[in-house]
Amino acid sequence: MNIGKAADQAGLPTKTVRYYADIGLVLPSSRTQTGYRNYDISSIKKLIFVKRARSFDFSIKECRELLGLYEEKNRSSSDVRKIAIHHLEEIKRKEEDLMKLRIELDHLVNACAGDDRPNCPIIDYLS
Amino acid sequence: MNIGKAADQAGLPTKTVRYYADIGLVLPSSRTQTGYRNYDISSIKKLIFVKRARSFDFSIKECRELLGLYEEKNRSSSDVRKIAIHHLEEIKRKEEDLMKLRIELDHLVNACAGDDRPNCPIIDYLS
DNA sequence: ATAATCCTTCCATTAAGTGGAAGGTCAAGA
DNA sequence: TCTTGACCTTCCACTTAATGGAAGGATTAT
Repeated sequence: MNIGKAADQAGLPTKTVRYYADIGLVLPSSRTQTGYRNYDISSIKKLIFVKRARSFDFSIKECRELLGLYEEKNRSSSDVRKIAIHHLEEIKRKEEDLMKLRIELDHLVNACAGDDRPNCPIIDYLS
Repeated sequence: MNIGKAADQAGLPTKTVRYYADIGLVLPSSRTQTGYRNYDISSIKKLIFVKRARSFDFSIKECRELLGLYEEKNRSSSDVRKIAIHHLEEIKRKEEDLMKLRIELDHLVNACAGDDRPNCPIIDYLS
């Protein structure tokens, strides 16, 4: 399968699939004599796997590790879980940061009249 | 004041202050004959303003707009509020996305035994 | 045969800095 | 006065995870 079809199957932009090949994340199964990338079913499954993992905001580095475990049939589920927990902690941290930010910014926005006058608690707070 | 002192006063890395000068966000008030950047109190206040705005995750572009309003003494607070509300919406959106992610990933992590066996709901879900 | 649609590689750009190299400047001590 | 150390300068490269585009080769349809 050509890269365009493979990208369609995986639901990824062609550019992204090519990028994943460039960085060695998901290599095409082969190349034609004229240099076209070939993707077989196994490589397309990997693309889909990466797409899902990315949608969970796993970094490319983490995707690489997860993909390694995905392929390693005698893996330990604890290895997978370790990566997932680490990522979960990261997400929780970000979520908390955003919540604090949201609350504080919400206060400021509510305190601001938002009229024609220059007086502004938001500017004051940042000054 | 030299850039190092100014950076200290603002609580920013020197590199960052130089970067802000490079992109025209906060220019030094002058230069010495030998090319050293000079920061007066007004420019240091701007650095602090930007630092605070950045800590609210306002983008550099937004910081530029806010800084413009900060300096414009006959501004309308509604202009400031508009930027802040827009940013707030963005933060809310991100927060919701993260929450969904966190909940889903939490389920997966809980479903995974995390032992020596290869069977793993996390991998299964991504496959 | 030719046009349209693929595909290739390579380069630039995005955001917001950070790190480092090569070299100029300044203040203090011997 | 010389030198050493701590500043400062500019310029280039690197980070993340792609994305956009140019120039040109391959394939397919008419």
